[in-house]
Amino acid sequence: MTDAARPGRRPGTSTTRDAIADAAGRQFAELGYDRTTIRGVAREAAVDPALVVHFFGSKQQLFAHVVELPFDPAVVLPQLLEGDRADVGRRFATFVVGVLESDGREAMVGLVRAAASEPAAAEAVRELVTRRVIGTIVTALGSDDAPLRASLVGAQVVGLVMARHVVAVEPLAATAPDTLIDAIAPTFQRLLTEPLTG
Amino acid sequence: MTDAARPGRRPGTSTTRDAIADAAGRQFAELGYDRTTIRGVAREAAVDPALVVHFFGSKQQLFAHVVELPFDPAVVLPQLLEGDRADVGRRFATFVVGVLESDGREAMVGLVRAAASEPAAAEAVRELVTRRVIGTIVTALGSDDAPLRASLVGAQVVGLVMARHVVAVEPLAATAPDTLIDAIAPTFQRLLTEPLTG
DNA sequence: CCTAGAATTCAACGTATGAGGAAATCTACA
DNA sequence: TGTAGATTTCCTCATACGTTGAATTCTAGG
Repeated sequence: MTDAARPGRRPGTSTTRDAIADAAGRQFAELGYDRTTIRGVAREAAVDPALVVHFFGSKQQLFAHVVELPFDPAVVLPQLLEGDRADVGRRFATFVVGVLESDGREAMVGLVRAAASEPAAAEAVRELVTRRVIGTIVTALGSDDAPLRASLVGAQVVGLVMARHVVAVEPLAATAPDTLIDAIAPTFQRLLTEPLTG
Repeated sequence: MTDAARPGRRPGTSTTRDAIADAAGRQFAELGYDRTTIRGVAREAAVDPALVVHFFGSKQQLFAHVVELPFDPAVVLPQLLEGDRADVGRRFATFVVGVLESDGREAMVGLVRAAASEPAAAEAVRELVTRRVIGTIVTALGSDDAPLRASLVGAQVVGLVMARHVVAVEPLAATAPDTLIDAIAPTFQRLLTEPLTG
């Protein structure tokens, strides 16, 4: 019984702040905004709840600090969009499905879940998507209707995340990645390169 | 001060049960599952919280009892799918956007919001979508890959709801219905009638 | 008219939450 | 070495929640 928690700073360099952020990231992703509690995050980080508040101020600020895309849009999107325009839809689809089949799924699901449950979280997500994702696509596309194209692409991705990983509607949830890529690539291709009206 | 609430049954025929269901519908739609409280529903229905429990048993049962699509899939979907196959994408898009521009928006947003926030709600929604929507489309389509087609259509619709009405990402949220219809009709057309791979 | 049961309220319980203040222990720099 | 500031805990407050049990008033059927 030497592990009784005692007040006061612990010996050594503190990595606690990061531990809290990590735990918060996992929990927001898994549980959404409402069901994630400061106390739960503190428990997972093996820390007193007051410390979470001490570092991040409030639950909302914690969320805002922890919301992140599992990739850097500024790096990834230009790479996807440059190159042969005839293949851009497939490249895009492959990337999206790839993220959802990897460690990135958690973060994506978390974003969507949180955006759906808490107004403040929705605003954080809107800001994130608008500035970093849509903005980047618009720059690369350059056309007049690029913002609409970009947001329709975003809607498609969000729909996938919801249907496949949040609601888990069958058979979509059980569809093989390659089949999925085949099925959605043309949509991205059209949204990114072909005329929108007609 | 004659309106003090007194215990005991009120005179006349009781419509309270419906009032509670209505209030619950509105609140689940507006707030999602977690942020909707039995107490809040009771307040809106001008009723004691215990009465909500008396009628519906628990919050989860209340939700399950109140979840509904703002249209009857068994009536609407066959109508949309029969007729000229060359136009089915546009008919579908027009219908979906129409629902989202009308009173049906509330219910759709509620379904999506709730599905994102509560596991039990997600299951209710999955059940609803699988059996009543996807099932109907599959019957009308008849092909082998109809289930996948139907769930991709569902994903597209959910993505629209999320992006346009829950997160409200611009410019999608501000796009005119007609422009939107033009933009998404080809996606539905392809998902419903054209080859999925290739 | 009587009574079984439905509708309705009140009060309460146990639990959880986000947050603040005060105290304790440590690090880091002068 | 001393001390300002950072890190950490404990205790507490005010709220809110879902749910239960008992009491009260009404309706409906015999």
